[in-house]
Amino acid sequence: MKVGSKHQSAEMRRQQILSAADLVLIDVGIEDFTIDQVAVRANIAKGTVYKYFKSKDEILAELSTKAVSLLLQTFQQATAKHNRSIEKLKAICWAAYRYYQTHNTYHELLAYIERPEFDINVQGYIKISQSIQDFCESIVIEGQKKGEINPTLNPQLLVRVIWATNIGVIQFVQTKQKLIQNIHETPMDEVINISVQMMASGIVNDKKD
Amino acid sequence: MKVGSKHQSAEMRRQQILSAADLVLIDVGIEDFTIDQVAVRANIAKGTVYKYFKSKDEILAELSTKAVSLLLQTFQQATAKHNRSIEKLKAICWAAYRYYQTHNTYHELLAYIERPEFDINVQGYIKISQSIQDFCESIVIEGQKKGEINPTLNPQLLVRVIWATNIGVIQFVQTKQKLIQNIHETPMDEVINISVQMMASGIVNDKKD
Amino acid sequence: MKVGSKHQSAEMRRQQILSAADLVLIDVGIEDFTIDQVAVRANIAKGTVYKYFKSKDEILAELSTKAVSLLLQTFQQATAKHNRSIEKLKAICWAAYRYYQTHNTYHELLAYIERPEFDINVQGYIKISQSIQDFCESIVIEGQKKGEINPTLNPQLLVRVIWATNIGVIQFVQTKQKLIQNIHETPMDEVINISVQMMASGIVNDKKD
Amino acid sequence: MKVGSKHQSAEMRRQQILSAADLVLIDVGIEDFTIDQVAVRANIAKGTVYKYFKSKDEILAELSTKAVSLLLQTFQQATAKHNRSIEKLKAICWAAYRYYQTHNTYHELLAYIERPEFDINVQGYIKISQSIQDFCESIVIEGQKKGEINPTLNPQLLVRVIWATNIGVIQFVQTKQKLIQNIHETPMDEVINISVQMMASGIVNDKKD
DNA sequence: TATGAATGAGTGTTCATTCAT
DNA sequence: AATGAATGAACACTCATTCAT
Repeated sequence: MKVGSKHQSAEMRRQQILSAADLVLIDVGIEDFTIDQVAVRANIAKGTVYKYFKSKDEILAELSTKAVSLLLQTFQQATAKHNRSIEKLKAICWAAYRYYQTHNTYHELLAYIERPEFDINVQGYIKISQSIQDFCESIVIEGQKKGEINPTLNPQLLVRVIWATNIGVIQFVQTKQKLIQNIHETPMDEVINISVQMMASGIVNDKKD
Repeated sequence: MKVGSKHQSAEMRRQQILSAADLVLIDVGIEDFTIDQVAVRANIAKGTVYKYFKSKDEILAELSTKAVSLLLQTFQQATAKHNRSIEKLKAICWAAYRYYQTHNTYHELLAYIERPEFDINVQGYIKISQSIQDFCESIVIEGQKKGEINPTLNPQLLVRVIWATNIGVIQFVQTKQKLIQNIHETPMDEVINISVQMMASGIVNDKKD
Repeated sequence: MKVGSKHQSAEMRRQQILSAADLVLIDVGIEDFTIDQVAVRANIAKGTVYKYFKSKDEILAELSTKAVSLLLQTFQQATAKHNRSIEKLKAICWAAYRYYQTHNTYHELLAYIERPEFDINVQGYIKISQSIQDFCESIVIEGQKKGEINPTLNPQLLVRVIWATNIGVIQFVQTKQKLIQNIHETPMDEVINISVQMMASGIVNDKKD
Repeated sequence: MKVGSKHQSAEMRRQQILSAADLVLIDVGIEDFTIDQVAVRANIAKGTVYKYFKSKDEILAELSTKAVSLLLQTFQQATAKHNRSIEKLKAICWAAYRYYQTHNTYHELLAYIERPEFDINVQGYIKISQSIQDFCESIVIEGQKKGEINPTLNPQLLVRVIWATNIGVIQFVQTKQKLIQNIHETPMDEVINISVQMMASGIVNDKKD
């Protein structure tokens, strides 16, 4: 029988459970994520979890919203230090890299909740995802206005490509590390670096007036 | 009691099981992949499966080797028609895109076996992956020799970046389609196209002598 | 924290809980009857329920007492309009039919508490059931005195038979409706009617002096 | 780990499980009927149960089919010894009484599978139920032809009334025994007897030609 | 006295793996 | 070698009951 720690505020309990869920996700990944483990890590009974969340999937949905919120925040902070749009975009790529180094199971989480079978409402997640897209687009548009970025490129499309490219590289770096032979001879930061440089050189406005 | 196909050579049995497993994977995906279904499709008893494979994960590991082998093959065919190195690399990117469109459950498979918890030896998979890397590297090196590709780039690193970028874009296209708002306004082939162009322009040797 | 209705007398609280339980039972049936819902409907805390009732089953037991009390009341009203004993008995049968049409979850309740595993004391229920039996018996005895009912019949036994027959027919009508083929060709009221007629003709005193 | 008793025929295992389920049902009733208990009683693992039955409800459906089959059989045997239709009907009533004395939880079972939420196919059960109805109707029709039964009565309706009446009386006798005060002063067989007599006198053809 | 957060045993169901035949 | 019946741990989720406040 568990004792103590009663009479926390409901919101704190939710956060406590969410934190435990976060740890479990990091530990074992989505595939082996179980409510039992969440309860154990939160040091509460399994039933208690269900007092605060309707289902396992609801926890996961909420976790994903937190994840992308944090990512957006990270992007905002990372870009604040820069003035030039291209530098801002570079900073975003590096921020994403560092973010997923710390929170690498979030990839699985996002893939999980984006599956068609997942029927929990993920409006929160979608909304923040859209905010990230908008945030990046606004940087591109600003850069085009200031003549820093090639104005013939479609901002929306461009952001999608940058985003996809960057995520792809990050995932590659993370998952292939243990598999590819001679991997230690490949400095992973350098892979990111090249990728970022490539992106930058691909979008720069080389027709200065 | 099953009849017929008894007393095949051990290797043939393995292949028979693997083929069945492949069909099951294509049919139902990783999540619902079960040994029961493999046995049914292979028309053998479940116990027999375990005579040839230690575990479900071992089957999956071997399947992944088949998957990357097929990918390598696809790359070889796709590049055969081209002479210029950059065109070959472009062809590889498009071939990968088409490959994953046709075999999209292989993404799941690869993600599954690449998870840290997956403790089966995947030397076969790693070896072929390495072959793919080598194959791509040889194209880059050849291109540098012929003056088509910027010679200052490290071939190994470059291939990793191209590969990562490409896979990332493909995954993005496949998984994000259903979620992101306004996605139908984004022509997915165009995302790939931009990505490929970017890659090409990033590596071309613009300092012709 | 709930406010208002505090510091009621213990008896009032019991009734308040019982009323809530009644509503829950009518709403969702025995199968889905939960203490949670009772507490919500009573607008009190779940723990409070347990201050007034030892267990869920005790609530159900008391509810059954209320149920049969209402049934007795219904019988008393239904018979008041009639003078002849046989008409009174007929009226009782029809009243029971209508009662269970309106309160059909009470059938489930009674079945539940009458199960052998049910180990709560149901003296209240038994007592009212006995009152119903007595009430019916008195009608029979009166009818025999007035020469309307065959005097050779044992009143207690007769009432049991009438009662059982009637309940049986009602249950049949209620539960079989959805299953039995051609059921729509069987007018259910007619089944009740025949049963009532049979009963009446079986007990009438046809040896008038 | 359980051992032994392998390699029974599949049909025998099904029957073994069904028998165990039958015992569990008799022991604890529908409400507390669990697969765990079935497995324990059958002395097999829980998973084994699911090799032979898709779900708990499928077991229950099959049990119900067995139950009504046995009932039909009982009726056929009970009527064989009699020539006169009314005697046959009486015999059916008594047979039902004896049947439910032995298998008294079948009432719950039948009520359970007849609930609208029950979505397993119960065609087997419905078919046998219909056979019972047909069997009884044919006796009535034959009796009317031979002039033993009042020919103005609708056979289908009449059978329903007899059936409902009889089941009602039986249920009453079974469930009320432990509740009703002075019940031991009421010979239960006598209740059945009166009921049967009433039925018989209600349908006899008293206008002999 | 009243609260309601917390509990945890218990449900039906799945499936990788074992092992007697 | 091949079988496939049997296993049982694991899972998500429920709810009557308890007890610190």
